[in-house]
Amino acid sequence: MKNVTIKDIAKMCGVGVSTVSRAINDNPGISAETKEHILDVIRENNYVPNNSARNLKRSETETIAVLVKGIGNSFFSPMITEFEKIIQEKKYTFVLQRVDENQDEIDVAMEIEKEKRLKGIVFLGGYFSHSKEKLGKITVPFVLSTIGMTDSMVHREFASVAVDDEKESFKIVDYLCSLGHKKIAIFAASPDDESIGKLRMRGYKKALIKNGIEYDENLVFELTSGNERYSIKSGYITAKKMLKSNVECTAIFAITDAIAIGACRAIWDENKKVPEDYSIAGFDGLEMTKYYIPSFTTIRQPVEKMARETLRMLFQMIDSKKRLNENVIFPGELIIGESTRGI
Amino acid sequence: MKNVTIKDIAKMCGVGVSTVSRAINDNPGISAETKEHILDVIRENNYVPNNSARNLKRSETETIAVLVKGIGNSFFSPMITEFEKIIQEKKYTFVLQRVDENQDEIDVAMEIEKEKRLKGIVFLGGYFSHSKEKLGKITVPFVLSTIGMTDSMVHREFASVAVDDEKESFKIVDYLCSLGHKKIAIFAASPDDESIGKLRMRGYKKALIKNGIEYDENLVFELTSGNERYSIKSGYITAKKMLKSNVECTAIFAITDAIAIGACRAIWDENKKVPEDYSIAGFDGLEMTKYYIPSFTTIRQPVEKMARETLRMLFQMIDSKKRLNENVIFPGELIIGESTRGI
DNA sequence: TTGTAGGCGTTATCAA
DNA sequence: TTGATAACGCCTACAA
Repeated sequence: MKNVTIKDIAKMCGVGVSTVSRAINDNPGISAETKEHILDVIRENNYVPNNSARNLKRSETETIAVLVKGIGNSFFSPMITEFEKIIQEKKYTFVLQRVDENQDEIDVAMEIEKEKRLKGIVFLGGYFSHSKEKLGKITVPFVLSTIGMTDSMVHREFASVAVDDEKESFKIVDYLCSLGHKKIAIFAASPDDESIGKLRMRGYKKALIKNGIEYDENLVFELTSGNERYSIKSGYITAKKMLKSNVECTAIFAITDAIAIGACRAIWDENKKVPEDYSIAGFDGLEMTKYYIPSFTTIRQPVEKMARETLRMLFQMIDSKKRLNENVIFPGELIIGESTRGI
Repeated sequence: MKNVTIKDIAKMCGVGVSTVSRAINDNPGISAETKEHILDVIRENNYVPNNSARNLKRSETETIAVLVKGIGNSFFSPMITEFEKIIQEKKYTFVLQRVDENQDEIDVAMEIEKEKRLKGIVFLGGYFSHSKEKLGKITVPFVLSTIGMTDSMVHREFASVAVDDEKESFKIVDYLCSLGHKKIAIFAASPDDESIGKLRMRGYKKALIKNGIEYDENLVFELTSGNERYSIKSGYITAKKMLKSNVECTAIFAITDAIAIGACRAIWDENKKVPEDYSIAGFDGLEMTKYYIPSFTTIRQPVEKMARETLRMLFQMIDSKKRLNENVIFPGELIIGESTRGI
């Protein structure tokens, strides 16, 4: 069965293609009568306009794409929901585009930008290590949202929204210190990890210094490598490793909530308790952390607010047709849960 | 800055467009020399072929789309991961397409089918209540995966993969009975919910009957309505409601793991314990349920296997160019966790 | 080995 | 109010 096209419909209705086009797109200059007839025929024949052809022809469409690296990450879920809501309110079309772990997000962006005639792009998550030059190849407005950036790669000339990973992890480790903990382990990414892993590690170190605690390499536990390094399982494995090592410590800073959850379970499985034997602090503020038993002490990233701000900036750029180079930093919220205690 | 097209590149290189096309697509019939030169020029000018134009021209592409309703649902994450892996192994392109809560998945399918010249479609999740007629409008092979279907809507003429929701929930409720529970509450969707909610409720009733327990409406707690009805929060709220109601019961069947988690926390917050005061059973087998404290008794759906089978069927249809009307039902695995106990 | 030209399915312009 | 027709950017016979 051949795909039915606008031409077929035109023929069947005994009209020209442009008339059919008018009917489809609610364009003026067509009598109600013919329009209705055409629409009927369209329905009968299951005609669906081909978007590729449309996009090809149209010079601009009101659509915004959100590119996500690691779409399974539940941290992004509420952000995506918020993005969708706002974009739809603005009568724009929302396109969610997954980016493969081994794909370059900028390449994907350039492709989809042309394909869909985008008005704007949001880069969500991932660890941006792209040169300004490469980012500059993107011709529509875009915002980097929730993307960990070390100073060396802060993109002052590009719009971005994030929390200060270093400062926030400083905050939570400092909190652990204030509870009297001196031996604080950290579950962190490998040293060559150029992203949030690095930043959160830095905050950890700074907090130790501020509290007069010496940095001890034996308290640094490296997560499993690979894409799953920030997962629950990774936390579980790492905690087991720690427990086997017999290193003495009273608190653990897991650089991600998921890791914290895995760690908590591992500790439980070894007949130890949180927070009695180990205090655990996470990072991100996943919804889950409120419901876990014990609930977690963590840094909650204001995801909805961040999503809103991301789009505010993006739409401002779209409307004003000007580049923006704001780097908006949101404060994280220290949530005190049941997973930590004073000693 | 005008978008650079294949023509521009051709002009810049002093060659024809077909030569450029050959260079881009690794087509034969082009000297290594010119090819290299062209590729250089392309790189210098950030030329990216327009996919809309490509799709328009191509009559077929090796791509498969997975349509997901409720993409935030972590139940789908491992399935999607598996889909991606297999599709890439087959050298196909994988497209993940979100379907809005208020969007009709078949409409979306028909659009994207034309737009991308798909080879096949996977419908993932959601609650299919579409007429055979409407499904028949889709012209490429497709498989319904993990889609709850009551008998009235079993699509015998379409390929599908799922667990038997009714049977599996029977299994787990029967297990609760075998532990000695007589008063088993269920946290279920509203009675008009035409999907897994209904099916899992049926299994619950059957298990009661088998065990000579009378069905008691007072033990049925309706979840919050709306899209979030199967969420953690919904479980939390419903459990609170139950606890306030002072209804007597010793076990709870939450029709979803997420609901079970919320319920567990609510019980904890009311100074009761799981499983001492209430046994709780979930459904789905989310990764989380292994790490929660207590770990959950649940029905694990073999998500990876189901994903593989889904694609096996799909590729078989693609390769043989024949419709398939297998309805493959996978058994769920009763996982016995710490959230239930005998009385 | 390379170039020209036609067409993929739309939309938009211009006449009628 | 309508209908031809020229793009949109690319691929692919077919010709050279």
